[in-house]
Amino acid sequence: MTSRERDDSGGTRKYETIRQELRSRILSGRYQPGDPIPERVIAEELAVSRVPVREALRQLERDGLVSIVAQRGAHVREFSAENMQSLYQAREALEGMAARLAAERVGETYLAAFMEKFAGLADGSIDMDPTAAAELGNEFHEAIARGSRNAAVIELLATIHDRVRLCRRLAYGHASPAWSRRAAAEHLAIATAISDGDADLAERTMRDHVSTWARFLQSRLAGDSPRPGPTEAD
Amino acid sequence: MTSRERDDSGGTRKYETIRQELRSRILSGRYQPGDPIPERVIAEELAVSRVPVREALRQLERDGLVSIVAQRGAHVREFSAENMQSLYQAREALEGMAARLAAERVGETYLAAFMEKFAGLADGSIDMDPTAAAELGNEFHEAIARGSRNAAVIELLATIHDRVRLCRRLAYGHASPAWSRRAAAEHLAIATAISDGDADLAERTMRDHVSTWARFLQSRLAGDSPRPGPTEAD
DNA sequence: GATCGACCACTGGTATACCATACAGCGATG
DNA sequence: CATCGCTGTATGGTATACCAGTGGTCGATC
Repeated sequence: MTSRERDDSGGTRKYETIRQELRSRILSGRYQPGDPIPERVIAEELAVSRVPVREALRQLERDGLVSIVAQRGAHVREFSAENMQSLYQAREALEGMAARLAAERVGETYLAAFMEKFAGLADGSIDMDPTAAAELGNEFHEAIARGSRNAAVIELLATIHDRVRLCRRLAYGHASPAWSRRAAAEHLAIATAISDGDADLAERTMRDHVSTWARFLQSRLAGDSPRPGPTEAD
Repeated sequence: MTSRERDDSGGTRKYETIRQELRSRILSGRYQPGDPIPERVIAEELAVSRVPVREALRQLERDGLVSIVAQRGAHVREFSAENMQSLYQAREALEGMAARLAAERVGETYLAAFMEKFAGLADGSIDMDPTAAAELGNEFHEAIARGSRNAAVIELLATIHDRVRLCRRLAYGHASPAWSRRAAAEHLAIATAISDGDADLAERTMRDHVSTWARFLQSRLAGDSPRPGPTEAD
């Protein structure tokens, strides 16, 4: 778990619920990149004071979803093509390490459920709408991060994954079935390497996967053709 | 424009100066891991209100130097041996990527000053006290991060480097001349690979460097002999 | 004497009010 | 008519006061 999600079952900690709410609005697209997020407006809307709103905005800034500038206000973060490339390179390094560590540490069964589904998606024996497939991919990557058993990697990847979701929605909307299929195939290869305990292969496959899709993202931003390339689900 | 603040970072923004102050106290060892950092005490001590202190503590929590728990207070973060290993693995991935990108992107001259000094330190023709040598190493790693021209990598490594400094001080104090020498040799090898534009070699050398020293750190924590191993300056 | 419970002092969390700065709009001025 | 500057209004930044848990301590009780 990251440092921001402590248990605390009670009603305190409003800023945490506010953070969840704002995060949801940003990732869902209700707030578009560049949109201002004034503390007072949110505070009034959620019937709280500015303080927890401010707290939440700082957290979101830390997660890279919000940009706060001096006396000019908080805005939904904007991502340039260069920003996205940078983000994906950092992600490639961290997810590659996560895959390596997962291959070294976890048992061969913990990805079994994923492998079964990915195999079915790849060969077409399972049908799944793109949104669900994308969500499955997200969960897969998060499972690998957790499987690394490395708190630092988990925490850093958590802050990256939200940004990735946002970038993905910016570059294109949802994925076509063809992309989902390719994504599933690549995910299956990664899961197989991890389950086999082949750390080198796991890292290499994961890095290829991430960088391939980064190139795809760039091509989409440049307006290239949308033929089946990498996956949308990573 | 001499002392005129160009953007917003000058006159206002007390929490920024407070953050610097607290960070300095933590990294210098004045505040030991586990020590409480009550908002009110700091506020009174620095003659400000709790609000900017709170803001600063949040930033430090984000940087991994402070741990804030529910209603129990903020404390200087403690690092277990496992935490340190995790941190260094994440660092290995990110610094490896930074070295790769730097090799691909920057000209061959930007590390020339470092290479000259490291060469002298490695062969003994230059003498430097361990503290200065360690600082040089820090600057070297930061220079590589900047040389990656990758905002995400730079940002993530910035939050890691502070933690690394803290861990280093926890595992041992300063470095012996012998360690500094080995550090310089490894740094020289990294700089050479980057300057040669050999991205693969740069990444590999950097990862070896980081992981070697991570193992050394672990051995020190376990109480092993302090014979010249990796560097202290990374 | 050991144990359990109530109390109290401590912490961070929240609410409200006020301050300083940045920018837009508009009017005076050349 | 263009330009400069003032002012109004927006923002985040800060200060103060109060609320709500938490943990330790001390006393009553068995």
